Amino acid sequence: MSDMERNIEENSSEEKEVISRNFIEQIIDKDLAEGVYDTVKTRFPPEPNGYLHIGHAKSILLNYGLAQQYGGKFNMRFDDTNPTKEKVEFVDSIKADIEWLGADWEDRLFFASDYFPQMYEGAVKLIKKGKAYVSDLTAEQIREYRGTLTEPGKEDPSANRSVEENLALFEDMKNGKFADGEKVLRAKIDMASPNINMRDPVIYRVARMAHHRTGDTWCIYPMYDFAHPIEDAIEGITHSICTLEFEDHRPLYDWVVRELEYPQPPKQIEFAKLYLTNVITGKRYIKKLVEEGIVDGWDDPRLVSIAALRRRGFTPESIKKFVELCGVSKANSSVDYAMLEYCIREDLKLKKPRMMAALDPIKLVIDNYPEGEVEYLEIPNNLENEALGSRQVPFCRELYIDRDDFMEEPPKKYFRLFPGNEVRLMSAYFVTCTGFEKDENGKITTVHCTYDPETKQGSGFTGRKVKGTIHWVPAPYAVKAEVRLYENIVDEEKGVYNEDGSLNLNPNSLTVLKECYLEPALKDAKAYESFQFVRQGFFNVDYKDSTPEAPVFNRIVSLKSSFVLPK
RNA sequence: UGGGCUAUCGCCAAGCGGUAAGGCACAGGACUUUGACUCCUGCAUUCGCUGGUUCGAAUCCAGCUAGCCCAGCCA
Repeated sequence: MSDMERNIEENSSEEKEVISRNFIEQIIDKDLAEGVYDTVKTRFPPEPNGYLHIGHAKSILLNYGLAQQYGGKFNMRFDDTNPTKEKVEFVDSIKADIEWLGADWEDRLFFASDYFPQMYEGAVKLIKKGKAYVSDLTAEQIREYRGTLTEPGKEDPSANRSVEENLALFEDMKNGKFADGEKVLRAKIDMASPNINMRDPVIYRVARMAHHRTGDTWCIYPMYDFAHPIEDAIEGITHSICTLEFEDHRPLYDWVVRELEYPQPPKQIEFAKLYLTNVITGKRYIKKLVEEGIVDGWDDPRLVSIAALRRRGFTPESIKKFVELCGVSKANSSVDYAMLEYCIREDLKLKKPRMMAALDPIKLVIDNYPEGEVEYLEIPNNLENEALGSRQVPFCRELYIDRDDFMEEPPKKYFRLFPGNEVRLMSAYFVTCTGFEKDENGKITTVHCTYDPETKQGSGFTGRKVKGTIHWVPAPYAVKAEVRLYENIVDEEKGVYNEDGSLNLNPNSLTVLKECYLEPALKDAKAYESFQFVRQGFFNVDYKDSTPEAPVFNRIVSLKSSFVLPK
């Protein structure tokens, strides 16, 4: 091998990314290679019975991503087969959330309820094949006849009705001749199956209730196990991706598409749900928190509904990145919340202006700076991204700094402001602490200092260095704002649940700072607009509570910090 | 105690018989007008356990163990 060849080989192997495909991609690759399917069609099929959360985002982005990646199609479909639980309110919020996430279903928005006629025909076909029968058993009897996990079930007394009788009875069901629960249609499979789902599952029930889309057209509704494979088959879905708890249903899914003789049956694939540490996703718990006023609705920034994440300031990009980082597998797992924080910092880092804000302000007076004088300093919005431009920030005698940045008696390695110490006021001047004032309670109110005019930013001053750089806000121009800091609503280390099963809430999940001072450029920030507050984190304008007169900012995530105040 | 599934670093996760990728977290160090960012460095002699097959096993076989799911006319 010549040197050149060796170089080429080294370069190419260097550049060759190690692409590891998840198990679903491997299945799809194989299906495509073997000609099982010649295209990829996926779907996201939520029931409109609640709000979407971060876990759903994984499924949405997985399905959408796969369709994109393989040049296929992604369908949006509401699995609205049970009118007792569904509301239009939820179809609207779900659509909005998915759009926000960026999963584009183009013109393919479907409703399972649109397929009710085909499903009815499917049921008739099953009856005609002798594969379904109308049962007289009550719900309780059906449960008894089903057997248990360890004992087989017993044959339904109605199992051997004639096709004609079943047909007539099923039509009667459809025509409203029976009360809710009086009759059901059952698939005739195997009452002794070790898989309970195969013990003559109910596939149609009577429910006299107006459906949010079909109204009173139907009084019988198909069950999930019967409806879902039909929905997938009608839409030409190739890979029907769902979560692990449906693994046991796959034989039934396959049974339905086989008995109904769909030419290119879809394939169900199950993956593990996404769980996140230190969050609450259970509907019952969130409902309770909302009712008790502990959280401010389903989009409280401490929650992880898509709406809450959006309100808090997470971006679709950060969630996409997060989901990709988590990966896809069949192992139940719980992803560290720190991973989500990493993703949002990563996304915002270069995109957002870096501003100054004193969240717990104390006054800093520069005694040798002329009273009444103001100079405007041009400060770049993001040193790592010039495209973000710069802004003018007034500098004057009285400023606000953060309480954390001054200590009367500093411990070792504290290199912020303390009597006698010199620090840099970010983008401005070096300043030396000369004294401080306390109120009657011993609380620091004002810090005094002198500045060195020679050290102005951009002056090229190299005479000496300082170890600390602190941020500041010009007092007369400061924008007063409320800032809300969040911590996880529960702490897994301390246990998510109490002994009585209630949530062990983190009492510090919300901190409201009423008197924060922001630099003037933040005055006109609009709802959802986000910024880095230098040294503190990323913040956005709360769309619900913020007003131009009384702005409210949410902390999206803090910056990492290796600084710990020694005790 | 029936059936289904899963087990690789603190947390995710590659690996598919040829001798343990990567990310997050963490710990050191360099740089620094954010104690941030960035950049280096470190971080599984071992893959739930025990045997077996093989020149060679996280990968194959057998037997255990642990966890999750299933007995809605919910999805």
